Amino acid sequence: MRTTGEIIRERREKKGLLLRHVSAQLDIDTAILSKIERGERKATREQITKLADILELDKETLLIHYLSEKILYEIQDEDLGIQALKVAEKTIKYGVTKHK
Amino acid sequence: MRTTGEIIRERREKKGLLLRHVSAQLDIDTAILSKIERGERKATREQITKLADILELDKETLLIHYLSEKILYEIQDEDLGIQALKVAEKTIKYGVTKHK
DNA sequence: GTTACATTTGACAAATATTGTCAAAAAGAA
DNA sequence: TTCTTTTTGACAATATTTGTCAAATGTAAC
Repeated sequence: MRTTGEIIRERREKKGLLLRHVSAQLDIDTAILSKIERGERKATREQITKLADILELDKETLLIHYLSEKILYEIQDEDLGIQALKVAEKTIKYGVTKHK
Repeated sequence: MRTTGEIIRERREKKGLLLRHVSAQLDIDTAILSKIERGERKATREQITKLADILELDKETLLIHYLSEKILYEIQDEDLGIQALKVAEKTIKYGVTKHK
């Protein structure tokens, strides 16, 4: 699975844009965008949607990548992570279709 | 699905323990434990394992509840939450059995 | 209804984590 | 080299989390 950062960098380079160009539009330093692309920092949700606009990437796809990384970050190193994910999934499905 | 807080409160009351007793063992104010039990605050991971010990609850089960709530907290209000969960699950399964 | 405790509430403080800047170092391409 | 881009790491600003405390509320016995 390609990481969110990889998707962003790939696309930025394909469009011939420099960190300088894109980070200016995001209103942050190039250092942060560099780190986001290499997975050293997490982007904010707002940055992700802006990046989708700037780089003409499908917003939903990018958001799904981003959110799933956020989820995985929460359960990193947890032996019970997979089971927690399954419980979360059941809970959300139950809540969405029924009740609450 | 019963919440983590509900499980804790139920068990504490069944054992005839007061907030005062349990919060002292956790080294926090009763106010926080009260909030945790009612879902107004999240516990820390350490508090969860201590609570399992104090209340003689199955540690794994309680942790799974706790982690799944943490996950759901991250994607609350997100339309793409379910899809993100599925991607996360696939990623973790892939990583656990193969690669990396 | 008053006393004695248990729990809850909310304002605030402390601690921790996140998000950012900046300047210097490293990497690339003439 | 020189010019430009990217990366690195120390640090600052900000936001979030975690906690205390005191007062308010709830509960039960008397």
